[in-house]
Amino acid sequence: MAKTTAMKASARKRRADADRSVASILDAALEALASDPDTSMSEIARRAGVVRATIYVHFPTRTDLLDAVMEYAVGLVVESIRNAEPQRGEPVEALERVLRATWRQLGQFHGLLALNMARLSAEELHRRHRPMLDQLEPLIERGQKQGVFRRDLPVVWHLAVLRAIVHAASTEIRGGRISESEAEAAMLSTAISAVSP
Amino acid sequence: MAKTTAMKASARKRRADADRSVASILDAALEALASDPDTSMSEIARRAGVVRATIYVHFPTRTDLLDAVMEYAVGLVVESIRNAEPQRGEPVEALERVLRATWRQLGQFHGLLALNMARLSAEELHRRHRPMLDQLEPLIERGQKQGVFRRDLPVVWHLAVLRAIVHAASTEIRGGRISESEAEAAMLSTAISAVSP
DNA sequence: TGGACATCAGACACAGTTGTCTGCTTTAGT
DNA sequence: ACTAAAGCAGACAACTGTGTCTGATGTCCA
Repeated sequence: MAKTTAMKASARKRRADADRSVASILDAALEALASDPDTSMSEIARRAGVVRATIYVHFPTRTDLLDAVMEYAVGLVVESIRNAEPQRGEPVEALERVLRATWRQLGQFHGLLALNMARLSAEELHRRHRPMLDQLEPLIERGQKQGVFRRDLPVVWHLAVLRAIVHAASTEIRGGRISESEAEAAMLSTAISAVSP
Repeated sequence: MAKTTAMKASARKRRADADRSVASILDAALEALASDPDTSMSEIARRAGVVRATIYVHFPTRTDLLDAVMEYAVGLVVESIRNAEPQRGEPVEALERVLRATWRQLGQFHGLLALNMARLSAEELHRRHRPMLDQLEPLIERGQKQGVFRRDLPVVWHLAVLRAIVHAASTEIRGGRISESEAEAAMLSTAISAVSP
């Protein structure tokens, strides 16, 4: 799965150098767009060490590339969440563990978020963030069942708040208003009291 | 004060029809950019009922217009906060009152926020949001002195969290995941528990 | 009412970006 | 080793948006 571009049932498998190109392009695009959402195809090609036309071989239009980059970024975050094992242990501790493991990464994608906020509708944006939320939903529900997370607010709201608080932390850091360790402590502490009854 | 474009000490005052044009342009630009951050000068001119060249008479470049629109939007919010009298009464009640009075308005500027996140550095963005924060800071400090708001976290963090939670509420509404009244209740309740000790 | 200010209508140059295409060279798979 | 796939180099057309300028017309203000 996850062939990104095509998925023809037939044919021989894609050649290895093509895979490498696609990987370079996605990496370069992610890095570039994360800091400047308006990065051009030329600049992305330059960073990826390929010629511009090569990008178009794998991604027919700029939009296709942006979509693929977003899917890629979401995938990275999903993996981080998985590695933090949200299903293990006390809900409060598990939530702390997951947040601690992912908030910096989320912050790095700042430009990408701005880009997608600008080009996608709220529904569409949420739909594509779904894989990340799917990782967290069971944790929130588990916490609610055990009574350690508020039951008077919907799961979807809890998720939105957590996302917002994490985002706030990285914004404050980027603005140089608080240190990284201060931010982490504040973020965790606020997140917990936001979901606790 | 607030001449937006020029501030020459000399000269006669700007003509009345020019004032009207500037006002139309700012209104049109605000409305347009709030929903689509990439709106062109032509489209803004069309909406404002002026010709494109007229915009350039008052705003030399697109960037100048964007800056002016942002200042305008911030001014509107500042006024809303003022009208909600953050200095009056119990800090918790005052905070509720202010949030209730401003969160919808903040949500309307969604596209504008995306735009400014994309074009400005975190520092610059914060600097321009300053006037809004200045309205709220005394309230937070007052709450902390009275012990009804957490004292173990910096004021700047509380402000960031409140902003983030308000933003989350309007995002959830725009995505159609919760109703407006649900959102208001959830937002208030979460905001209070986030700042409370 | 006179003259400065402002808008309109339209054209213009210019820069940047996207997407396509060609011919040629390199690389990978069987 | 042969062949197909992939990449390179560079050029190209098309489009869009910005910013400028002109001359004519309309509007304010003193």
